[in-house]
Amino acid sequence: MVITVRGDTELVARAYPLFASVKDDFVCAARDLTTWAQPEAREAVIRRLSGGGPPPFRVRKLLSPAALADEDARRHLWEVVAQGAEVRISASPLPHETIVLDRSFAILAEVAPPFGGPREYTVTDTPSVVGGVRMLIEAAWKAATELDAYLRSDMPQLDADGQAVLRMLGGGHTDESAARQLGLSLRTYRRRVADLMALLESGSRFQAGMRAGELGLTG
Amino acid sequence: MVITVRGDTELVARAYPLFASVKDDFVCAARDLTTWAQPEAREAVIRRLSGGGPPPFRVRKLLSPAALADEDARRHLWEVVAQGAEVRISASPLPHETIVLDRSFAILAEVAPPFGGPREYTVTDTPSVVGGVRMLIEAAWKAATELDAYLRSDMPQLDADGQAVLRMLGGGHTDESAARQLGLSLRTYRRRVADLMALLESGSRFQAGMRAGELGLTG
DNA sequence: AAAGCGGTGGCAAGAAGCTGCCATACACTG
DNA sequence: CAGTGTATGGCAGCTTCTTGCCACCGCTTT
Repeated sequence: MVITVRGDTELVARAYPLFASVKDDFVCAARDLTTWAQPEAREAVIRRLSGGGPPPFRVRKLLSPAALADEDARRHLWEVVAQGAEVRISASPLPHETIVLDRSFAILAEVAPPFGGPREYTVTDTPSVVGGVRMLIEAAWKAATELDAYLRSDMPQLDADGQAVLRMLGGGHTDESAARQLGLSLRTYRRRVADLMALLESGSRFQAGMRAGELGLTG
Repeated sequence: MVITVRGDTELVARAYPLFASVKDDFVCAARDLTTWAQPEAREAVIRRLSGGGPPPFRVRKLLSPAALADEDARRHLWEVVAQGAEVRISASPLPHETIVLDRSFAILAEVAPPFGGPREYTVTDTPSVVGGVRMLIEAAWKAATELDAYLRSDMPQLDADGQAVLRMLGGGHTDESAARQLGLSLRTYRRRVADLMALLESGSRFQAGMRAGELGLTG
């Protein structure tokens, strides 16, 4: 069974019974929480969680760092967590929304259009698809960071410049070659390196590299 | 379009033209390389890679550590890499085989039965499915480890000296202070550092630090 | 004993990296 | 427009690192 629907309204109409039927596992991967702004669908899950006590099934949300962009989003996430859901942040952008219900159904969405036009969803119970998607979400989940750990770790997030510098440093280039490749003057490149080292609270390049490696900052 | 086939033979019959049509990206996630033992399908890709020169498109394989179990498998992997494919190892088990061709098609398999009976494959070009699966593979890919880094990570255990040097470097000391604390001459200390860098195949201290950090060598 | 070998340490020249100072450029503000 | 703040790039001098060369020591082999 594979069905394709356009727009959230139609999806809700089709998928509502599925949401209501979740027995032990609800997992979703998405860029942020702006989708599902229509409360109907989420309610089906939320309501079953808010009965107090431990949630009757496991709810997991895998999100990209973009989900933490504004204050509202963070507050919302904390509510979700307070209701018993697990939230992790993945380093990947996760532009497509993906949902797996138990081991029974998968819902895959197209990339959300910038101004919230209707998008296409595919709902399926094909075992190989559900299994494959579930497996991939598990893999991404395993590698992602718990929300509180993510927020607690003062993980220096690097802008594009910082990442480029990091890439050069990690590539073993001399400052001169790196600066040339980045189109910067030697002086400026070294300033960037110094900034990076300050960010990593390091007193030597080796130490900075070690920190970067430990933090998984591959650039 | 969503089709379901049973058994590798039928899959090959159906999917061969797809494999032959790959333009710029072939990515697959699987537990190991025992699947596709039937050479027909792989050949379609392999042959197009072995023409010498840079591969005409990107080939990526995301595998679980089980793929490195025996010597044959490792040798095979090195061949694949030599032919221009990228191979990464994920910490997750990846029981379902999953393949994405360009941004056009996705192939998802059921879990391989223990003794190689026929299994069910789903082939689709539905954009939301292909996009979603691709996104998830990208996420898992990003979090996985490069094959050579993974194999190198059984790093030759550093002896006490090496660990001490690493501790000094990681502590941000200058060579002079480090050598003094270790009771070594400056010359010898620097020799040790050079040895360590050679071991880490690094061309700069930063790079060495990064490798050390990635490999979790805290000294 | 003599020769060979691996590890050590001193020395020095050169490369690489670090940083203060200054001049310039551009955006923003009053 | 003048003033302020921020980012850039050149320059210079300093520190740190890198490496080759040589001498020495202790050990084993011949």
